[in-house]
Amino acid sequence: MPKDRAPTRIQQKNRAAILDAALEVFSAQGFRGATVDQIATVAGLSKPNLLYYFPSKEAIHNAVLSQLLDTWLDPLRALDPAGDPLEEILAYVQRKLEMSRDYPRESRLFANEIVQGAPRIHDVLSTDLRALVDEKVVVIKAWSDAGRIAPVHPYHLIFSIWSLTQHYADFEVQVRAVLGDEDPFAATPEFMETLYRRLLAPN
Amino acid sequence: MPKDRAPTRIQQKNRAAILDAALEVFSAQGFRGATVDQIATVAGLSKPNLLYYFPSKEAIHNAVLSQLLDTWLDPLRALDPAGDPLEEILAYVQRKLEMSRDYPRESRLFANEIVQGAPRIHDVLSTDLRALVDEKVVVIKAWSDAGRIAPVHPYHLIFSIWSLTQHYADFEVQVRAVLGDEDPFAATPEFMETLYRRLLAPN
DNA sequence: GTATGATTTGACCAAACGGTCAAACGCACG
DNA sequence: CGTGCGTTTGACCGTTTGGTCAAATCATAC
Repeated sequence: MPKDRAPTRIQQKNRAAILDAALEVFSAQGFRGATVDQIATVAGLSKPNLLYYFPSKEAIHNAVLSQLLDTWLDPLRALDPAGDPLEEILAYVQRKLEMSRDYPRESRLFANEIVQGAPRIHDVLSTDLRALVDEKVVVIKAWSDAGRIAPVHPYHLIFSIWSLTQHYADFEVQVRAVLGDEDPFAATPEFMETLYRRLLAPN
Repeated sequence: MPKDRAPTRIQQKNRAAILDAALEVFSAQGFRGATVDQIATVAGLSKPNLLYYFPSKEAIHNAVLSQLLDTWLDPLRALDPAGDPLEEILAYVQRKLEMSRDYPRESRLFANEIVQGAPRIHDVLSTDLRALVDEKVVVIKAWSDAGRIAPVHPYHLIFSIWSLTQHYADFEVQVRAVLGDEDPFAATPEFMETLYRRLLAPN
């Protein structure tokens, strides 16, 4: 490993290639299912060369995961307490749906990790994630109490958004197997909007 | 391996113990993450002894999976075209929710398999599962066309039921991390009923 | 151009893994 | 109570895997 000076161009390029390859392989095979050789091959490097940039398989996994965690929660962070309640929630749903469509590997990486008990990110879930959700739950509850959206359990509302949107990335093969040729994302945005409009419309 | 006579009591007991142990380990670690030794230990057997009952790790996995596939689709099969539309769908949702609560290992086993591309059950998905869904979609569309439930995309309705209910099993650690001490299944049935009543109520 | 540090690699290692096998053990039945 | 078949296991094998290392190669600054 080089000194901790400013990274060279080669370092930048190779580290980026490794992280992308790791995302590809880990999301498709899970942590234990992935091999360092696979990641190295996808990244266009030899195995010892890859291990020159990251000290271990677990270090690569950690790097991919922590790089992702931030951006993954951005759509929820953007929920604006000052905005129109229904439109804010609908916009959040659409943002999450776009992420499932445009970044399915990232979604599946998390899915793999969480289905298997989140051994490596459990801490982040019960601290950062929980704090963020708690914060937004207060906002939603205020909207609900004020009658600006229909009364609804705010935690389960958020869970429903996560599960509905990520389903199209995490269970993509199943969705495709059932839909056949039809594009899984063709009718989905409209379905989501209908669902949440009917669920949340005041009165 | 013994002859293909009627299985002895020892065979029955050990095969059942192996299948249960395999469900435990595969659902928590995935196929590649699980080891034959782990399964043997959980089943209370030695590794060679386990391999006396099943020829390979993959054979165990297949056995667990195919034993499960049938019962897993029972809730959808039970959707009765002659019943009251809204009540039928609500009952289906509750059945699926009960399965997530009572058989989370089974749910996570499928989740693991499908997230990783369903390499071992892809055929069943695009034949048996697809046929069953197609059949029920016709029923739902008829209800919808007759105005007995609100108009809704029937495929996405079914996907939504799958994802919402299985979320509480597959992503249990995340749900628990966010909810803290609160029982994940306490408010869930009511949330589901509210959601689908508002989505599907006619007019 | 050459010295210096960054980068790359072939060869290698120890542990873990799926699976085999012959021998030992145990249980039921005559 | 002994014989035969079902059952169990310790020892073992070949392969895969994560990781190491010394030597070779490359890039760059002087």
